Amino acid sequence: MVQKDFFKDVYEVVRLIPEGRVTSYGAIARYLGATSGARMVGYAMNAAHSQIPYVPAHRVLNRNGLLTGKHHFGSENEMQSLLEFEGILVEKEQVVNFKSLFWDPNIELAV
DNA sequence: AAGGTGACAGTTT
DNA sequence: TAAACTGCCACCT
Repeated sequence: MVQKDFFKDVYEVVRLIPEGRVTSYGAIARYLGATSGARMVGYAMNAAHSQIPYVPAHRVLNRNGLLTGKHHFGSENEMQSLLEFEGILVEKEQVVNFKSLFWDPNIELAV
């Protein structure tokens, strides 16, 4: 399945996210060439929990910096706790200073 | 087999 | 400026 490679690549990129940094689904999708596949990235995250290598899905947020996927974690607080543990402040389901913490694979991993 | 859903994003009103 | 609509593509019922 080709999609699986896509999923695997998504996980790989997510694991490359440094601690204390966050990124968006769209950024990953674009990095993989699936500009319009942001939703696919989110869907891929759905299976992230089944991945053997830990996938810091909590570092992946939407374009607005909102913890949209918190509900998919064990507990809604879990995602926020993980982020705060890494030094990322979360307020009202949104990452504080998201713009500065934003980690764009297209830039960081580019060339 | 067909229709609906969704861890998003960009554009338009 | 904020809210709403549409586009996208894979998965589920």
